Amino acid sequence: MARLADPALAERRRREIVEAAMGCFRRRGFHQASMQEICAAAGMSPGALYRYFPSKSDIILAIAEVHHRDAEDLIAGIANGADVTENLVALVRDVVGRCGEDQPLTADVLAEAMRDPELARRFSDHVQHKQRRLGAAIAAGQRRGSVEAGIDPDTAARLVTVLMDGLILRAAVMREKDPEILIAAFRAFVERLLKPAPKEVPGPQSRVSKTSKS
Amino acid sequence: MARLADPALAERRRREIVEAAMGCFRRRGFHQASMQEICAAAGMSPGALYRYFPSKSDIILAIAEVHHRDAEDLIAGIANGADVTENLVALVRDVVGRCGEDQPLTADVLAEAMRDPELARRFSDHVQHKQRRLGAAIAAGQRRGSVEAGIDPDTAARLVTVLMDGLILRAAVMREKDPEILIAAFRAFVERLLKPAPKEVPGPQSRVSKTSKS
DNA sequence: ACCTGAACACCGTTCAAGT
DNA sequence: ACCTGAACACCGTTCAAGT
Repeated sequence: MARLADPALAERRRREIVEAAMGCFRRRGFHQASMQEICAAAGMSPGALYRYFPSKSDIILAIAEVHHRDAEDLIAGIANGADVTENLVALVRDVVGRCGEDQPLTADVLAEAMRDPELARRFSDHVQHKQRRLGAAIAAGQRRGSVEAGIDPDTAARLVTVLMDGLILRAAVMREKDPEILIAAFRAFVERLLKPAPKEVPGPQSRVSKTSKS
Repeated sequence: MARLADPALAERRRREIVEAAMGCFRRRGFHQASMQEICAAAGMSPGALYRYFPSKSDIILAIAEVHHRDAEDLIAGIANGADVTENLVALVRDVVGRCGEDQPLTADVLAEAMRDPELARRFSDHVQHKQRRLGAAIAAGQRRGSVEAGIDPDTAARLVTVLMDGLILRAAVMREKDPEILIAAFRAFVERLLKPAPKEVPGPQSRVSKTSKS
């Protein structure tokens, strides 16, 4: 890659390319969209594009970064609000709602991450960051008494984020299905997990041993 | 595609090709692996291969079918066993355990399904089938009294399968992380969801117990 | 009928040549 | 410095020619 003299121009070109590529990838998929298409959409020649991105993979890497920044903004909103459960449900509804829009892109990013170690690392960092954010929000809720005190915030955050990702995946795969059923189930789960229980005596109950086999 | 005279030979060839392709795709990814590589691995020329599969996409379609059949066999095992929770945990541990093996393939299939309507339909059917199977197992558990009677089996099945998929996804993305933490959280969730509660006193539910293998 | 392998249109990427 | 666009090696797919 040649030397770039003007950082402002370089930044602008990179944004133009990412913008154009996101459109192409959304419509046609990462591997189906050709560099020629992206060049046409960005209004420049292959030679020009390759000055700013050394390969097609690097474009998807930049797209993943945009996605992750957006997602982290959303999660940050949760930490601020008072009712963690309602915020989570609203977030899930929002993401599930614009389903056909970014999920194909996310799936492409995920599939790429399976082979590209750099992308995998960033993905992993992003997930951990999300989890920590949510864990902090849950701990804050516990201090305020709006979240059940007896649970481990990190474990709860892990469960909730895993469930959220699974849910979004599911909604993406089954496009036309009614998403409200999924969202209701998610809400029920989060409420069950986080809702404070009346706190009499915390005697550790032994698990039910199953004795009956039919 | 030319006429195929001997169905037995055709079946054998298709199996050989799928076998070879699975190896290539696992190692290199769906779009990274070339048809030449697959041909070499299957020991035949491009022309021969294209007699049995009209395109590369059709090979991944066949692979998805194999995956789905395997997964349904595993789920069927759960319906037979007595302790639904333990069976689910064992299943998750098994899938998460051979993580780097098939997950990249699954991710490729998923990404393809985002563009390929036929693949999407099969994926969706498979998920629904899995869910119904698990719902039936949970309902059976309720009849035996080993599962909390107050929950809706279908909703519970939906939640558990969504969580399982999310978990497998997570384990695939964060390859080297300790999977037992995830599995323990999954177990805690399933126990909390399915465990029968004592009927008379609605006391606080016990927290997560660390280890108990029956 | 079954297979080979050169050929075709197109892909991601490069680089000599323009301004 | 920045860009163009032909060229390169290779891709998925086809098809005339062999057996």
